Amino acid sequence: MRISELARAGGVSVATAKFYLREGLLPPGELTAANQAAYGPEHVHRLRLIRVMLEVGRMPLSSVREVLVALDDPALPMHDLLAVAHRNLALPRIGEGPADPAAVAEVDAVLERLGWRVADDSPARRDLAGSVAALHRLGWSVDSDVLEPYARAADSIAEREVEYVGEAPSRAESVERLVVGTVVFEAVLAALRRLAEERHSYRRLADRPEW
Amino acid sequence: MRISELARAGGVSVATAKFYLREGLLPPGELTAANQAAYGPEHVHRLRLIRVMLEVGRMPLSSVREVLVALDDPALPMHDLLAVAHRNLALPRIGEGPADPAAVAEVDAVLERLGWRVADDSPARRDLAGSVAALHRLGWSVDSDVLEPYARAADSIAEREVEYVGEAPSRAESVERLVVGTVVFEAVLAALRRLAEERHSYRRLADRPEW
DNA sequence: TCCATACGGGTAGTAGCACTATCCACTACA
DNA sequence: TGTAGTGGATAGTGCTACTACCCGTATGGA
Repeated sequence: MRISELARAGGVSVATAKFYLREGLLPPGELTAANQAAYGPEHVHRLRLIRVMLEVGRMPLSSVREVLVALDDPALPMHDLLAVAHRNLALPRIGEGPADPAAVAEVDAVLERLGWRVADDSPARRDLAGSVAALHRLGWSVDSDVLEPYARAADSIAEREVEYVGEAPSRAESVERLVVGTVVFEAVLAALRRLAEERHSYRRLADRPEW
Repeated sequence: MRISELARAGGVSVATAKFYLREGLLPPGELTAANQAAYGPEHVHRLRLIRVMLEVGRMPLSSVREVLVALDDPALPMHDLLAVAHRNLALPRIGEGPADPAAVAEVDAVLERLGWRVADDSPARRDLAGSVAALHRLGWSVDSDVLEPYARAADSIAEREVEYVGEAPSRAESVERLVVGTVVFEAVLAALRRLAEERHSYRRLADRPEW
């Protein structure tokens, strides 16, 4: 397979495939002549993985790179690798103001009440506090009663997912399951939530046509 | 309140506040002199709303503008307004390839099985099909059994949310509840899901230390 | 009254990101 | 034998969300 076929299979232009090769996101093909290289199915898969992280996950290229570099480093212990992956999958925060202590305390309280053990410096914890802080600034009160339904929904999903990652037969497959699972099922969940909102809006409209 | 105070309250630079004024995202303040204007608490609230859509929701400025323009148009019927809001809150898709018919059929089947009535051209539906298509390309099989737990979780959350939006006392408040609810609780849910993944990873690690 | 600072309004410039275009000598294939 | 495609390199592009600077004017403390 040459570069044009690789590009077509991955849904990108040849120029873009070259760009990824240059950046080291795609490993070089096997040279068959001074200016001819052969690419295999593993290149196609890698390319699609990159596109999923970029398009579905909306991850910056720099995060994609970090995940792939960790994945390609055979010396990295499994659990460090998963940590790198999970950290880079976090939404890149834009505004990094000083944390709102009330929001942080609120999040701590909820996690305490749920009995969830998570690291103090987890990016997701910071993100959650950031969202709660934004709600506070808009005058919304957010307490455990509001957050718990979300937490319960998230928990039932996450349990299934961690199970699935844990069952992977190989290191590479574990990481892929983690990355793909986190990134695309986040998008899946978001889309389903919007569809569900739409459906309940219709139901409501049917009940109260004047609204 | 003058512009520097407004900017501080909204967590942006004076230059940025001016930029939003120029763009019409913030209504002009009341002129008290040729080059002096007064801003009120409603300006602060509007500014924070803009920042939430941009930072938490990662919406493009153009979508933020569309939502705010619709909100400011008193002639727009309520349910059109909500439609504008919901449409613009959808994640802007990057790669817009030709839809994968198998993925579309899969999504149709799941929605059918769930009995959800949603518009055929709903952006969320398209997004979901796009995610499923990406999974297919990576060799993942996605069927109803996989999607249903996510759908169930999404449904229980959405019901609550639609109820809350419907109870809003005013038009402006309805839209704000919809926008903020959709945008920031999406982030909340994503963060909680990641925290839950972390917690279940820990639990698993405790059970199987060799992993 | 003086004057540093801030103001509003406008135009022009910038940083970062993810590509994209063009060039080159060379190769594969019809 | 010609024409389209190839690997490799360098330079440029388009977009977004700001940011910098300038101007003439107003404010508020010494």
